[in-house]
Amino acid sequence: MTAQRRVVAEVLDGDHVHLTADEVHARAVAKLPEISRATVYNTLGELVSLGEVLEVATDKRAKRYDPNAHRPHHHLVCAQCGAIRDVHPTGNPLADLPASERFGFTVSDVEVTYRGVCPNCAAG
Amino acid sequence: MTAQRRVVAEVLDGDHVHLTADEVHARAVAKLPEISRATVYNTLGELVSLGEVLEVATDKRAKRYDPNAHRPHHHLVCAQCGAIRDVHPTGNPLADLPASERFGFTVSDVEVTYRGVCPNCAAG
DNA sequence: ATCCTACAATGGACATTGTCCAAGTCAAGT
DNA sequence: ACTTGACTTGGACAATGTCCATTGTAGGAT
Repeated sequence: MTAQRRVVAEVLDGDHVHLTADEVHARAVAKLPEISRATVYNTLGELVSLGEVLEVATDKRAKRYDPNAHRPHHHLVCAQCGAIRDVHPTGNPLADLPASERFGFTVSDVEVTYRGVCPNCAAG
Repeated sequence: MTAQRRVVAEVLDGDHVHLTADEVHARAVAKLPEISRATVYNTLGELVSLGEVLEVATDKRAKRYDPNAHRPHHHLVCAQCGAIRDVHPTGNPLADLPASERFGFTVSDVEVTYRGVCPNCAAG
């Protein structure tokens, strides 16, 4: 555990953050000015491999990193401002995919993204 | 409707294709060599605005364009080779998000991505 | 037929996001 | 002190996407 990795871990340690790699880098630089982009990418990649952090694709432009990897959850995204909330729908979407719709795949995971408009944007 | 736009529409006209913008461009060039990347991007953007084509984020590296916009469906993606199938799960995921999990959002849409391994990759 | 005008297409520059690599740094063990 | 190995660094590069000034074109007006 080096200073660089500790800083990246700290940045992701807030609750319910969903940052892009560049945002992580920006915040890391604030704490440790000489940290390089490559190190941030490397560290994020390792955290993902270790299962400590999830990559989510709610944003079509850049990967986001979700530190809340240990409790399954899905995402609710504001179509206007991009705000992201963790949500816990009832039911099990995996059970909703009948064998006839699996085309021989071994299905192991499901990712649900709800889209809408957040109260803030609706008010504005 | 210009020759360029017709070509882009033709490329997307196959069934169950999920191409990246660059793949669309490559196929368009095969039919109309002088078409430019910018035109392909512009035309795809217009088709998305018109609701004729959907952007899907199954791939974290590039947007994919799904011409099957008129019948709701979700996606099943092979984690190894990236193959994509359209699927139609039973149930209504929107109904599975209780009001207490909506945080005041006006939820209008839901996108479900199943991930697994396709028969081809499982065999290899 | 010619000209005008509006719009589309072009190509290239640029921006963003992500990956890779050679060299430098640092700490631990010998 | 030397060696070794892992980590970091900075920069080059690649992939994807956007922007803009210029060029081309189609249709209507004269």
